[in-house]
Amino acid sequence: MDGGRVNQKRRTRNAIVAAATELVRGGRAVTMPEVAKAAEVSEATAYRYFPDLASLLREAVAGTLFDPAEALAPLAGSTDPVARVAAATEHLLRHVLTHESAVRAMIAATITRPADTAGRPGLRFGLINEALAPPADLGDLDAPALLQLKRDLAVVMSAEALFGLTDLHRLPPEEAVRSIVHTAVTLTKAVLGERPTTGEGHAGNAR
Amino acid sequence: MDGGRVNQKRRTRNAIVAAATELVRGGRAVTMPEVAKAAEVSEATAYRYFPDLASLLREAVAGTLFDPAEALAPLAGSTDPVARVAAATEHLLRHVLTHESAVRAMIAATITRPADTAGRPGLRFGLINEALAPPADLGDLDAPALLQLKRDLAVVMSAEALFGLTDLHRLPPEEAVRSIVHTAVTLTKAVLGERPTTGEGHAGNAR
DNA sequence: CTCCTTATGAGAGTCAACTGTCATGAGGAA
DNA sequence: TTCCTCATGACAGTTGACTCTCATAAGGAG
Repeated sequence: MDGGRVNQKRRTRNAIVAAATELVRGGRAVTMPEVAKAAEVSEATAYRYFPDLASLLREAVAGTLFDPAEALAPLAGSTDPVARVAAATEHLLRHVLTHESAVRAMIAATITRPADTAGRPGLRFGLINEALAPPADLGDLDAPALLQLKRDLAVVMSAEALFGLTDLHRLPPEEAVRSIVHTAVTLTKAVLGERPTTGEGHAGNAR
Repeated sequence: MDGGRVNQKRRTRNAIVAAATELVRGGRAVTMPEVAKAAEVSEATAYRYFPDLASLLREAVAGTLFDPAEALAPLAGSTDPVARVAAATEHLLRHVLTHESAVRAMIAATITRPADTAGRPGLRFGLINEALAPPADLGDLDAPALLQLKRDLAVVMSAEALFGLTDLHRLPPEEAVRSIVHTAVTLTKAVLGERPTTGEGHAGNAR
């Protein structure tokens, strides 16, 4: 597995990931042939390092990833779960927006093969857990209720939710982000027993 | 457009849709070549009637579709928005579950080309509107709040949400459906000003 | 029963995701 | 420096989504 020629392999791998990252950053559609060409590697080799496009994209996007804790740094001191969830949601959605084409490609490559989807969730889970972890004051919320809240948020804090609003409902990106943040806030408040905001936007820390 | 040879065209079209429906019902992966073969039509002809696989699948799935009103028939008299939303959500999710492979194919074919996604939402919108329409007693909910609720639900009442929980969170289908119905209920209650259920399942009309 | 429109079929072509084979040459060990 | 292994490249192949072209024949109009 890691016997000889380690350096060579690491170099090759890095070149592939770097090329993919580059293309992803460019926002253009990313394909294996393109990545291989950009990395000056044969397509076959690319497939030797990554079983499929999705796993390559996953790693490339993960590279430009933020650390959940770091993402919530501005609210490090805040114990308000609602504010934390709002921030985490917005952060996640904007991250998706900046890597839109790559994320779409990942979903496309993943949706038809639910089997090997392992690994993809990381981002989502990390953020949700971070938002509802330690500093946050969850009151007397019991375990099952917390688990349910996390599932509620998992559905809402997602690229799929974002694309659903922009593609199907034809909402402009900003509007979609606002709407989803609002939804996440509503859910969090509801579970924590507070009264939801009825009309306009939420707390208002948006950007 | 509809000049000559109308019968022939209708027959051909029907054959294609019928074949697609048949395959969809079979639950297997549906491809253009397969549909064409099953319909005893050339692939080229299939593409003449449907610009892409997605639109064909859309129509095939729509064929086995339920009428929103009919879906909520059991609750025709009920004015409780929460119960109506719960029923609509469960109905939608089970429908997706029975056409899983076709729905996955539609999403895959649609996600990378947000441009021509027109037409797909129908189902979702119809159900949401039906659940929150006339018979339902929404209290003094104002227009903007209602619009937001619909967007909240649009994110939750979706195939994407379902697959997110089953694929990424690895929840068994039944559990995922239960969770999403719960989320939809929580949102509805929250917006209507009620207190959410904390721990276990919802009303209990599941199944 | 003609004749002309036009729906179809057949087939080639493109592109991308993969898979597999085989020969070569670069790295590392001795 | 030599030698052997194994990463890599070059290629061929498969499948599915589409696109295009061209010849044929089925339908309907007269």
